[in-house]
Amino acid sequence: MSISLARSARPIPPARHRLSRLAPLDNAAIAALNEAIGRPQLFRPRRDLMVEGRDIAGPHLILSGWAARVRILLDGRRQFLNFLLPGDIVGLYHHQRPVAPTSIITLTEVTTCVPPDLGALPALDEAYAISHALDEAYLLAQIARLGRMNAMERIGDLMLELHERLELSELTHGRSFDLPITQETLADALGLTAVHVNRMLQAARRGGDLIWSSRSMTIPDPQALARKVGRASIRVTAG
Amino acid sequence: MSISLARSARPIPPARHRLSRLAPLDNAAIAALNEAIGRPQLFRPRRDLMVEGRDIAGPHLILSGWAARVRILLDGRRQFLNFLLPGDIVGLYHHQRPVAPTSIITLTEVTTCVPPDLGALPALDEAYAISHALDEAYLLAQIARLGRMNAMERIGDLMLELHERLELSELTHGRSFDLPITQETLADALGLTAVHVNRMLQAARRGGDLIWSSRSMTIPDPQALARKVGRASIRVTAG
DNA sequence: CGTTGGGTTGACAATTGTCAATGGCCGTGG
DNA sequence: CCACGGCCATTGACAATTGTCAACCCAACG
Repeated sequence: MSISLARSARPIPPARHRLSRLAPLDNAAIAALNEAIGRPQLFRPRRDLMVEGRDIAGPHLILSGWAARVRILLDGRRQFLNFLLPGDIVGLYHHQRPVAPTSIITLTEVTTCVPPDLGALPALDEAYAISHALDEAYLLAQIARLGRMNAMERIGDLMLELHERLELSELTHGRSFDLPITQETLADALGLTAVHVNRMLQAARRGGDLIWSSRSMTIPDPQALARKVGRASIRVTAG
Repeated sequence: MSISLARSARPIPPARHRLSRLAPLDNAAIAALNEAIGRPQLFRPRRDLMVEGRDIAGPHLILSGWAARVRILLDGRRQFLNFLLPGDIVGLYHHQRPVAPTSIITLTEVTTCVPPDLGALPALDEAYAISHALDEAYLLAQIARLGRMNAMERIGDLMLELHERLELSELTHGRSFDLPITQETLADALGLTAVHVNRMLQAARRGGDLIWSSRSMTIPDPQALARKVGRASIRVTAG
């Protein structure tokens, strides 16, 4: 086996995969990124990566695992604002003395690293900006989901979004992907109760729209499902 | 009357007021802003400021009137993602070839201007960054509203947010502010139907929480209402 | 083995939507 | 000046969706 083959056999980290898809990365950017990825931090499930209202201790680039931005109402009701997947970045801001607008909690085991500084490498800055714009687009999608879709549509739409996002970091297997969360967590993301999510997931399976078993979610016919929930894929740059 | 008094009598434009509250503006920034504000663009109600999926023609700084980001589902259901008020900025991005993530539509007569370029004046850049962070915080608040609050709470929470935001540009009168939109529009922002919004507004009036008549919304006791809906005010920078 | 966390189910309640009709207000045109 | 039309707010009766509560099952795990 030649050296180059050996090299290509070493898997590209999902986070690097994602960022290099958002903007072409030059060698300097890739080197900086690799160095950052080489110093990972590990978090157990249900740990805070950030706490709403506190100064942002440090930005995170998610390397593996799932996390979520969360908001908790006074009486304990919980709403997940969006999921954070490998390659996602949080806590990078252009302004002084930023305060975390929401808490971030790990849903699974999560590894993160400190992303290379903003303003150091133009190629990375561009990737950061696009990542941030995508982030915002997903928030907008979440609003439309919660405001105007019924339970069935919310679930389908979210699964399509997750599939689309995981594809960016090559974490899908065809029409399936790993969904390492509980129905309760899903309910908190969808603005529903766990009981109702459970019923709708069963209905979706009966209807052939979604199949979820042993942590693996399959979307038999993404196109059909997208049509059914009235969904357009999310783009943020031209071309 | 002295010159300085005459000067202070000339009203500061709401948009400038807001930006200078977000970050202290030096003379250069104020001059650039004044020049921009001096070239206003007028839009009639129900006109598109931006169309989802199209290249962003130009950024806008809202000078007067209300607009909204909107998303429309295939079957015509409509969800407002957030309101745009005087001093709000849209369409300023750090990345190349940005595409509008949502349409923006005027709700009333609106005047806008082209904000001074990103990267030209540090003080303004800081204001832009904070404005953008606030924008994002309001999106997050909207998600929690739609996902986990009932109709009554959504209305109260949104009114508190609007009051808070309008205060930044000095557009409130004590506990009241001008609410120049229809119940239908409100419903599209709250993920409800106009009929239900109507009923809840009446209930709110009976309960003494909100009084809306002839376009003027009054919150008799903001603190009590905030407690009732379990709301914290939104901050984005320390101190 | 007992315990625990998740998933599943059923009966019922609460919230919100739908449909259809009515009334007020206001600007336009005759 | 008055009639008309249009938009918006309001109301009532009813339906659909979603939540609540409580119980049960099962697999994983110490």
